Amino acid sequence: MTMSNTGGRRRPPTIHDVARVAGVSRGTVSRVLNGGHYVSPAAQEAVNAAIRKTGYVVNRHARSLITGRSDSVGFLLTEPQERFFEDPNFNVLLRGCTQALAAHDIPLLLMLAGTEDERRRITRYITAGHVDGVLLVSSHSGDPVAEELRAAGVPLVACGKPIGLGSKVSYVAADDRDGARDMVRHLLGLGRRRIGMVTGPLDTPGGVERLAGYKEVLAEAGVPLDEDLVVSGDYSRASGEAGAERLLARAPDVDAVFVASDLMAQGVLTALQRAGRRVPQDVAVGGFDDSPAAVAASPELTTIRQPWDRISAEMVRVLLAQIGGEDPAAVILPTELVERQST
Amino acid sequence: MTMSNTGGRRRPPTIHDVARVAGVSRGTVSRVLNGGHYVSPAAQEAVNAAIRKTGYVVNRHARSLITGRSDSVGFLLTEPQERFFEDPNFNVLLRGCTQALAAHDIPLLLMLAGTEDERRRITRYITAGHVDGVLLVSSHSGDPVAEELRAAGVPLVACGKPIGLGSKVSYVAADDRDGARDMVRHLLGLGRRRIGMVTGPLDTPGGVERLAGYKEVLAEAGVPLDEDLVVSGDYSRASGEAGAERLLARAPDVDAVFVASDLMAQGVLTALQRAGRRVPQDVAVGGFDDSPAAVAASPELTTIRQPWDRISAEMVRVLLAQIGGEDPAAVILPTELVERQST
DNA sequence: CATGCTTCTGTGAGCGTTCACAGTAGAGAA
DNA sequence: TTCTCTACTGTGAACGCTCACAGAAGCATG
Repeated sequence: MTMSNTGGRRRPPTIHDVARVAGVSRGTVSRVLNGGHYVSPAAQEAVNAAIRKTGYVVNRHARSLITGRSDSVGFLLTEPQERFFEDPNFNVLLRGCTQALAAHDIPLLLMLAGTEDERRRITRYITAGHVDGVLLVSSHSGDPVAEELRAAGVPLVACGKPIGLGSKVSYVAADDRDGARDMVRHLLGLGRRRIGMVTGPLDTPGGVERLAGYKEVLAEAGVPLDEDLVVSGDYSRASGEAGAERLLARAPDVDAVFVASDLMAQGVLTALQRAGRRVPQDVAVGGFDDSPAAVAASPELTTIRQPWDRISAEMVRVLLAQIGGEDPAAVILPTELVERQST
Repeated sequence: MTMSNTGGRRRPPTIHDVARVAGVSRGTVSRVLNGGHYVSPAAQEAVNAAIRKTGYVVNRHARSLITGRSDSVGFLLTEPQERFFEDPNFNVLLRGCTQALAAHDIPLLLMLAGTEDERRRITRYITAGHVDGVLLVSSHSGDPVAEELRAAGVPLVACGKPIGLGSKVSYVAADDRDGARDMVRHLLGLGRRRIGMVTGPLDTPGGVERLAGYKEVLAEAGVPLDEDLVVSGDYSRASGEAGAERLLARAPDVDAVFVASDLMAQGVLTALQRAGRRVPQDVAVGGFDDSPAAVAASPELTTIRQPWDRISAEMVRVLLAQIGGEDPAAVILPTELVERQST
């Protein structure tokens, strides 16, 4: 009995080897591997022992070839990538999805569709069946990749409500509108009445919903809406800074600002401090996201926490269900107000 | 001729279909697919036309089953994950690797080894041959996963010089020592003589090398080394802030600080400003990384740019070469001083 | 005209699995 | 006993591809 292990890799054990060692047939080993129905306890035991002894690991390629499944899913980012790579929430999402999938022993393939070429390649790859489903990050409207995948019948779960795709695509999103409501109520509760807002991009559902929540609560509180108090941004830090400057110019009596993202809120803080306003004494500032930027800011930001860990877990759950044949589903998760120093 | 496309996905075309349409044999189609040697121009053309017509995409599982290759690589993060998920450079690296691999039509599998369970699962997955090679991010010493993979003969390229593994593992790293030298020379060139340093963790080669470069240049300039001027951090923002406070307490006459990361440098700026020191007039601050944090800081940081785009490209190049049978290699890439407002 | 060489093409086998089917053994019912 | 049913097991075929090999055709050389 020689253990030749000099240099290169040894040929890994196959299901045949396991069957031989366990004294059963391939079929029985396969049955043990796939749930173990209709196998005697004795055989079950023998097979498991043989697997341990041989160090057998199933060859996924061979399995996929016959089952037609790949037992892997794609994580697809079609968003302008700079925005996301700058946003730490993206990392939380990516990590959450990876780990949730790992629990099911499903690898995650990272796919970035930047150029037109990449889009084509990735679309081909996916529709050819090389992944069983796709986790999609793409909030901007009319995404051609998403539409193609949906049309091809590929199981798909979007992060955030996608615009323009029918109700046939699943998504998981935080309750943006309710989060916005909570924040504005909080600012009202502090006695502020001249509450400004820096919105997100209004071609995204998140941007629209947060603005809607803001308006709703003002209306409900009987505070008249002043359009001068609303400026729009694009979630970037720079746009927050610029937005705050416009806001101060148009409505110098502003006493609170609800900002649709923490990154923008950082910019707002910078602009306010440069203009000599104290936060929170003169102007209270509320962010959105509870990103690391929120605690990095000074003063630390009061913000709305999006449950990113739950979002990723739900995305994976819904995707796997859909791969298993269930219908598309929409999941809305509650947000949470996190009070810090800026209000 | 019916195009039945009602509901579910159609069975995708196989190499047989292409062969039939092109009027050649499977073998010829396969040859066209794999480089096209020993095929007549006429056959070549016919096959390509048939591929376009049928929309054929190779079934990677079937191919892998016979070639033994998976044509995919893993991107493995074994580092304490918080540190990296907080660092935007990680995203640049991940994106760069993904894109460089995409150019070779190789998917990237994201693997996060946090818990002991995950480590075992991932090690099994990799050593079972489900990926052809691994891009490793793990700078901390004595990583058991890395050692296991190396021992199993899995092609491996580390980001940054790994500690404790022999010379048998490839790596790509920025020239930390030379970058540190550049920065300290720059500070000396500004006339500063009481130059402090906040180091990175000294169980990482990066941390060690940057400190070494600092000492070298001081020695070379005849400035005596004052141990009071050297404090250590862990690359986090908080540790930069704490480090600067210690530094100010021990050496109030400090007139410049070389900080081993931009994130820490942000903390240093905060601490200096709180202590009433003006940057750069009273104390010049130099960072390392040229991360987004560098331009986000105020004043904007002078820093050492690590060529992350080139690092990722080189990691992929070296890994593919190694998968192709070449020997492990070490690649050191030059850094670049980026002057901004903080010096 | 035979021989060898080069260039190209088709064919069978096999990669490691799963799946459908056939078959066996044992228990209980007629 | 004989039949039926259940619980389990083994076997061949197939998944779609690549590889090795055999052979054909064309052309130059002896």
